[in-house]
Amino acid sequence: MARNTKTKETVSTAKGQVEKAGSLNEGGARAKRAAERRAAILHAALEEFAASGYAAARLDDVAKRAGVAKGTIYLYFADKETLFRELIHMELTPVVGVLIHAAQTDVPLRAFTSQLIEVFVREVFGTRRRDVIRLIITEGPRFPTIAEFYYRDVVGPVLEAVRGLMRRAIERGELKSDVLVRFPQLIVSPAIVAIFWNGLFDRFEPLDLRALLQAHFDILFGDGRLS
Amino acid sequence: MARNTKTKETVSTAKGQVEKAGSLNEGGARAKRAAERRAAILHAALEEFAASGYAAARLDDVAKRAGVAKGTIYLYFADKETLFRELIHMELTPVVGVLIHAAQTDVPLRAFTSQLIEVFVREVFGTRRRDVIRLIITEGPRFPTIAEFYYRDVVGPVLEAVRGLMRRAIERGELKSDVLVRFPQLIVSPAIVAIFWNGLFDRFEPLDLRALLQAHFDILFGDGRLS
Amino acid sequence: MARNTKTKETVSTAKGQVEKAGSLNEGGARAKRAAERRAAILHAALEEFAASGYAAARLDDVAKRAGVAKGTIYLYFADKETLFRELIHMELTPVVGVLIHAAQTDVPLRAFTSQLIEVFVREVFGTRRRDVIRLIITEGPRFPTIAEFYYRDVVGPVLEAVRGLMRRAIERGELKSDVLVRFPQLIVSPAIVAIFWNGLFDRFEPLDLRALLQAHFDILFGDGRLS
Amino acid sequence: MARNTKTKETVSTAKGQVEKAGSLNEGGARAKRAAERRAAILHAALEEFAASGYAAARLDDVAKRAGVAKGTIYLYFADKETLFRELIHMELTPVVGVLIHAAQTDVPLRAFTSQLIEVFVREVFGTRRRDVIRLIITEGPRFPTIAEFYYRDVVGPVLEAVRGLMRRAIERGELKSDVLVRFPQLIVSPAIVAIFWNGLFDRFEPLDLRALLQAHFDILFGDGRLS
DNA sequence: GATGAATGAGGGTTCATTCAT
DNA sequence: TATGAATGAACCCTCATTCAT
Repeated sequence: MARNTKTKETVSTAKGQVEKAGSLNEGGARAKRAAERRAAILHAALEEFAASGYAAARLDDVAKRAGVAKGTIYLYFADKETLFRELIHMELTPVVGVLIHAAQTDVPLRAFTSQLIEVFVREVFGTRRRDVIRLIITEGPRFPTIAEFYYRDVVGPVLEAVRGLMRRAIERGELKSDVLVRFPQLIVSPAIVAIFWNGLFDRFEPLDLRALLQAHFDILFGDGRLS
Repeated sequence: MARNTKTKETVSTAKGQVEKAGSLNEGGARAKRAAERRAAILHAALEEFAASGYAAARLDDVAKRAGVAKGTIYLYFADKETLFRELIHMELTPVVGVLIHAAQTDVPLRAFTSQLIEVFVREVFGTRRRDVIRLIITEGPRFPTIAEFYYRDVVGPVLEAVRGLMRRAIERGELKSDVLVRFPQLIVSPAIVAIFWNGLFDRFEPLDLRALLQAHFDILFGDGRLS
Repeated sequence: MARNTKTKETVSTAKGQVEKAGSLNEGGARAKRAAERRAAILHAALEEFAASGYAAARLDDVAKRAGVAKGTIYLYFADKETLFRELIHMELTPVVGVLIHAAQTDVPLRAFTSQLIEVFVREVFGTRRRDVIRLIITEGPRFPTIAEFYYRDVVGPVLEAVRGLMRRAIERGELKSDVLVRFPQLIVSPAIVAIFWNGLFDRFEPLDLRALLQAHFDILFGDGRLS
Repeated sequence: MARNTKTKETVSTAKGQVEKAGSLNEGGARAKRAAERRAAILHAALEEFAASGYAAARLDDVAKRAGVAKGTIYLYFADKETLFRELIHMELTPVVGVLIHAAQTDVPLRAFTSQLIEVFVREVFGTRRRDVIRLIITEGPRFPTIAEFYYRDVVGPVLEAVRGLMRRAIERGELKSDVLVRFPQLIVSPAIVAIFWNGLFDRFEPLDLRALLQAHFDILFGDGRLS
């Protein structure tokens, strides 16, 4: 935060997406180029923020990595904080729909989970989304609007969808307890922990993510009991 | 990080704890006062680091909060990074022994867990230790030696002790599967998630920590099955 | 010195002198402006260093005197020490060639000296070079590379050239003794002393530099004997 | 100078030399101890100032080297600048009388010089006095009162004595020219240069001080001519 | 007197942000 | 629109000086 204590809360409308009416062709080309630059900056910013944290990341490095001049960043984003917030937005918005849609399935849980693991490993863990999640969790407390947006638009809806999933599983007789309706966090916590384990302890004790999640879902939805 | 890239790794011997032989009374009083100051600075530092993160925390604020002048910090700690590292050390070292000792119990798991929950809620969640854990997880990737220390001296030994606990539970016939020996992370992940939930989403959806953990242990060690 | 103990020894390539290919006019204008700024900073730095000494000179004052912001200095020089070293380099490099070339003359010594006096008075004593020399001598012991550079690239070559001059004078029969070949320092020491006298005692007892040097060379090369 | 811009000009009366009337014996012991401490501090200060220059020298190091606490320095000297000024005083005052007395000799110059060389080498060059002279010359411009004291009480009288020496040599017929009466600086400049050469270039090209001075006096007072 | 912990002004350096080109 | 030089507010750290013990 340092000198950004004022917390500008409005998310600036993505400048590069507003197409000024120009000559048709050139306008299109410009808009395209602008969108590419925007994307390049966001991409670079994610890597820098993920590597150094929000406060220690330098816009100089973001610019360098994005292949633009430092000033150019300010053509697309009002300031460092806005860049950060838009970054989170951009990365998460498309995912939410998919997640919720996925949670509306009526497939038996045990068939569903193996697919879920695969999707998580491929679409989250192996991608920039893992960094986004880490950033939200680590920087969230200093960015109230991010936490709020994240809860309202992501965590809340997803948990609700998961609760629906659990409820339907109960109705189908697949689950006997409503504990996962009350604490859907229990379903995802190993995934969260795995995300952090990775950057901290993997070099000391690697974690087999797929096996971990499989074991976890076996415990939750498996037919054998632990005890 | 900024100018702290060089990573000075030695943990300075706690100045305030070394009592130079002086006149008995005065020497003791001085040493006591020094220890108090040291503690006040560490305390203040924890709060500032927890609130702002390492990079954004200002030693000026630490000093103000500790009720000392800025320069005084440097009488006790070589620099910002050393202050941070000693903070982590100091808070964790005494806990580890307790945890490992606790894990050597031979009490039935279900009797043990309720006690475990209580200890965690009171001795970790309700204390500065929660902030320390959060700091390690959020800043650890930028402080390799902290991550290393934390793994070698805390996480590793504790997980090992937990594995032992699980093995003995299996031998006693309390557990049928060795999955928790292979993935002891599964036992603690809800607690980790709860720590982060607290700072991020509690104002939107409060989490009943005790109930969450109880539900979690019920799933792991309870006699009823979820499915 | 304080925190500059590490002695970064590389002399950064003069930023303002590297012209990136740009549009011809603008590129030239930019480069010119940069070179001017660089020069202004070096100029201001020399005055501040000369007035206060390296350690006590404040970059704040250098910036103010140069008419730039404090941060601007760091666009042109890596740090205070580098600024200092480049200052020395810049001022001396062009002079050496001239000196050595001058020493290769075959003019009779007595005709040469009057010219030498004039050049020294005008080109050294009356200019910033006097301050540079003073700085090298006063700060040199704390900046080993400056002393080394100064010896290798300035003092050594110049003394060698002077020795050559003396040798040729001996061959021509102008000098009978080789004492000035063995101790060329004797030729320049009054000039050195005059440089320091100036800043210290001139207000109490002004020194007529020209007359001093003339008297000195009369003693060395004159046909009358003192005793 | 840094924060010592105010230039306190009064030389504090040496505190340790003022004997407070106490019990006779103890008072004497105390006074002696005090004088020793004062001397130790001055000694240490000279070494630190000589090594780092006035501005960069740290009183902490002076105290450490003197074997006293930092605060103790302030019992004997008002502040850093006073310490520095008293240092210069103390070292020079005793020398001046000797020099002037020596210059009142009526011995033939050539017999005198060999003795002079010996004294300079032993009593100045090989001692802390060399550092004092270097300090005066390098720091003098920033300490007007030091330069003034040095001129009034040392340089001026000594030069005057030297002039007298030269005049008498002329009267005795040993010297034909009055050039050394007009420019007595010419007599000492090689010694000054040798002092600086030592710290700067000795590792590249050692200078045989005795031989240098002998050659110098041979030129000035020898019976052979250079040309 | 002597100590050395404590102070806090100040300096070097960084970096988000601006603006002339 | 894009650039990157320039700005200057902060921040970490140092060190002369003070003061309670």
